Amino acid sequence: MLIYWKPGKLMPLTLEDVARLSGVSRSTVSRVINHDPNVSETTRQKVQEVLDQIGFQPNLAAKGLVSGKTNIIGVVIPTNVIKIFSDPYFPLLLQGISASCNALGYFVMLWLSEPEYERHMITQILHNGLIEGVIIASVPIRDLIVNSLVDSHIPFLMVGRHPLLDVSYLDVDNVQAARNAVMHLVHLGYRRIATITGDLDQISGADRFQGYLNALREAKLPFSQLLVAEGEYSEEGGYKAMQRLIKQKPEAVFIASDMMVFGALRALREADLRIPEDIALVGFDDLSSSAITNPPLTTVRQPIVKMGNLAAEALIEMIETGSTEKKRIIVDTELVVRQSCGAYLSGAALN
Amino acid sequence: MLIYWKPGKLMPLTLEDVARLSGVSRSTVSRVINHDPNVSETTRQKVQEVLDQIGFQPNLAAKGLVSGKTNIIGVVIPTNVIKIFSDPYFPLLLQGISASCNALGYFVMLWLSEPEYERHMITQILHNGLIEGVIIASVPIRDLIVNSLVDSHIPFLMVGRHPLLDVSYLDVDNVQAARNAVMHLVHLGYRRIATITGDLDQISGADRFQGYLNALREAKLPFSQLLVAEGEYSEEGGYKAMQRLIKQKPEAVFIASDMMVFGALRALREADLRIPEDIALVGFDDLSSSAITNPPLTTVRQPIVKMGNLAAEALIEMIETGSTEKKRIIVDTELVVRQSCGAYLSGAALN
DNA sequence: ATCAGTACTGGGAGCGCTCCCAATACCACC
DNA sequence: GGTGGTATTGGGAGCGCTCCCAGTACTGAT
Repeated sequence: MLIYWKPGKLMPLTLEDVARLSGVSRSTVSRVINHDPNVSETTRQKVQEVLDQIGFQPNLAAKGLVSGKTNIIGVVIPTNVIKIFSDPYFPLLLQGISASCNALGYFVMLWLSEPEYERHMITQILHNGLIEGVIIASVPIRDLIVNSLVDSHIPFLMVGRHPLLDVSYLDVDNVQAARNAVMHLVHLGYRRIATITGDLDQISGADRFQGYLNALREAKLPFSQLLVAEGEYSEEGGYKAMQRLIKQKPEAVFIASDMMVFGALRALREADLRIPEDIALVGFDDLSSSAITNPPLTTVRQPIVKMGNLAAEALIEMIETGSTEKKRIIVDTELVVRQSCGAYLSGAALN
Repeated sequence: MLIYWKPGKLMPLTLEDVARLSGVSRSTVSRVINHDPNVSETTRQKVQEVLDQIGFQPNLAAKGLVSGKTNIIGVVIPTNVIKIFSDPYFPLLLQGISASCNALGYFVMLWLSEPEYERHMITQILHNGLIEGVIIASVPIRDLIVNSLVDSHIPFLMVGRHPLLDVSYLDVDNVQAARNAVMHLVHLGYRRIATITGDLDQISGADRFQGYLNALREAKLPFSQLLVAEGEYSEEGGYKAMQRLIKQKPEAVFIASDMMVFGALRALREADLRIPEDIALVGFDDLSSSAITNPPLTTVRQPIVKMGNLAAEALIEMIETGSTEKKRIIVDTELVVRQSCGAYLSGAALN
């Protein structure tokens, strides 16, 4: 891997060195590394042996400079969601992206962007010549970063659809999933159903709220603004939203993220209300802790790690095929029924 | 930033283009960009104007190739901790690292390494010519990745000390912090003090356990293996460990991470034990949720985001000064006393 | 033996930048 | 006007790689 060129000075090997060691030319070594079929089997083996023995790793900067292939993708999580970065959603998504990138030989460059650096950052990402594509998650609906991305002509994929622009994205059907969750409450007999929404500037927040509205309409239940509280996707937001909702005495609440449910549970515990007897809850995400709260949460499961995998794979495919066709990937969700919705209350306690 | 070179074909600008636009040479533009003082003020302004106007961004691959400066650091979180990546510790650390890198003009390349790719990954990190330095967090004590890092002569910094090798690191004084936490319990009058340890293959886990032992010795309390349960730093581990400990009827438990405390709380709730009346608890980390559990947690506060900041800043300083001197950065912790330790029980209820 | 065709190999050019050295401009002073 | 010094500028070389084109070696058919 490394040779001592001058005493004390460590020099990385180059293609030329490998060529010398294996008695062929720089070009042939390059061909072997890049699996060019135009190499005789004997030569290939000879070179491969040297390659393996010294653990040769080509210089990515040089490769990137000449060919544009750097195998680096950017992952951007913008400004305003940083504060809720402790929601396990982001680490899980990252984990999925990272795993697929490892498997496909790509590198991940991470930007947790902050307001003051955002403009500068975008420029750096798009034009430093290293990034081949970008995954961007949880963008606020009106964030201009998406427009920059579109203008740049760099392949990119949003995790979460964009309501206005024609871009590639991966998403769950939040409207339908939320509608199903609320209809589940309806079928259990609840009539006065409230909701704690996520950040309505996020398309996922808006979509889940729309799903709630759709279900009410479908069930011919009246809508009341008093039964809606914004929770901003944070534990604290969920806590405060539930405190407000308690006064309205809802029978059930659809909460747009499990993180907010944790906050809501805290508010309910403080108010000495029982779940699901006094108030039934349905969440969204199915985080690993959601199965072990008291009571266990009925919630919409999103396969977050899997979504990370798919996002990375889709982006890499876009990069490698050079396709400019816009991808729309919709991942299935599943309503996981546990105790918090009251489905397992003894007898037909409701209605 | 971009010009249309041929209809339909988007070409990034180069130094030469900027030179032409501002009527100077490539070299002079380079000097302006890199703040070389050997440029007349008039020329500097003229060039800077063009630079700003087109938002020029130099090609990092070219720069990296010739100068070795890429302003990219690697952040590695190895294999076995991935499964507990949902512990907010990692996102917070990442956030701190990312923020400082943004501020100092560095990029973060992220590796959440998995066993099957680990060897390959190390090679890539160390020898692709892009990474100028590495921050590595939560390495198991015996992980060979550290040895590879040492051999590579690339600047790197561990978050968490290494017990054997002479490397740069940033850490809290886990031994002392744990000792103080346990002594706090001792001073409150508890005698039968148990512990739930973290992963003992992590130096932090081992150190916190050592701190527990030190406190027992100092307080002349007997040590019993029955009062020790390994919790592996996960919620689930904390839950199971506490189930085991309950049978030993400890008066108080020192738990080596708040995440494990959450699991322990669940076990205690199921066993209908009151905190702190039946069992007092002290945790470690002070995650944001730790203040809002029921009861609020007494815990050792680590400034995790700050640690990320410091780690990035220290590594970047190592890179830029070329210093090979080993850094040892110890960050202060603080015992945050809330309800779970029983410090606020009415009267001198204990002892 | 000659030739075309195929399989493989070698080396020049050049990606966009920094580094270095040489060239030029400018200035003060004799 | 000439001289030497300093401030500023320009351009060649070359980082390590890929791409392309021009060899070279070998094959089988004429």
